[in-house]
Amino acid sequence: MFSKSCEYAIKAMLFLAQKSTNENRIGVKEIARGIDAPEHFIAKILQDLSKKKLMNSVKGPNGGFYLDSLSLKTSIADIVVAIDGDSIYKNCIIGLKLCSEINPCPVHFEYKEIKKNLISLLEENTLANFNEKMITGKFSLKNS
Amino acid sequence: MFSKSCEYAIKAMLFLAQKSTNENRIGVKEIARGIDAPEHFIAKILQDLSKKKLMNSVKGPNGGFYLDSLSLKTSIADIVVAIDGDSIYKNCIIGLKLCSEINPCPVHFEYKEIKKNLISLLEENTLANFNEKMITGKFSLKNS
DNA sequence: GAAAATAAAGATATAAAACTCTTTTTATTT
DNA sequence: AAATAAAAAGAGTTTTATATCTTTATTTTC
Repeated sequence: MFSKSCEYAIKAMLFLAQKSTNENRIGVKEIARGIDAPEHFIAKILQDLSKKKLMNSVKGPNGGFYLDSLSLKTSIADIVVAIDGDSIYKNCIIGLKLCSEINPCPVHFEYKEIKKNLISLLEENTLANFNEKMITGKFSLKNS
Repeated sequence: MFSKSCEYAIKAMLFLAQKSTNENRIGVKEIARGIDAPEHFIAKILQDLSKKKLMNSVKGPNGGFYLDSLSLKTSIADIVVAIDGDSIYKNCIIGLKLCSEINPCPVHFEYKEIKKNLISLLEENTLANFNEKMITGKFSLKNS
């Protein structure tokens, strides 16, 4: 569904949503360990997310990455669009370039409904929502 | 959503569903032109689909690829699984390795419903269905 | 102001996916 | 049986995604 980079980005954002504050920044190493991602690779993604203002960073001792309270309103959709672009909003399910409302493929309208639900899942689930939901169930960002 | 190979495979199957019969086989060149796919690349995919019995082929003069009437019952899901595997059935939407019914991620059950609909779309739409639906609307397998 | 810690940036490496070219095999037609 | 047409197979190239390594810039602490 999403690229590896995008999955790492989502995990990193969720990780920070749980652990970071303005006073408690988290370094690349700890994030990488926390979500089972390759350190130098996730570093690039963090840079990118940071440049795009989805998270904040400070250099130097006691520096690292963190989310401010505003960033908790970031949705999964925001992260996906930042990393993978908006193809999930736009593309035909079977990849037909000319598929559209006017020239719909045979499953266009059936898929439209599913896509609508998928997009609301992504848009309505913010990091804050995740934090709430996380209190009940325990789930892990790691691979094992 | 799907790999490029998989999209080409779906298009090729749809193309054959419309045009081929046991008596009228279609060569790689014509398929490639018909769906705007690179000739040698689609040739490999056709070989693969043929080996996996999703389509038939005959060599030599007047040979080519075709679908028998049984193959018209092939669903989009069948093609997707043949080329991309069953990750769409199995994977967590945000890529969590440990996400499961027992340790669900916060959107697990919400996504489960969507995935169910997506899978029935793929499973219930066979090539025969497409042929039916195609009579009404016109849509194109080409890119322009 | 020096040292240390950390992100940012740049450059390189590896792997996977997408695509191309060449040769071989098989079937058909004449 | 020869010629030919077509798929099958094998090998190669290019591009994109993923991952790693090295250097530089910034900030903090002492």
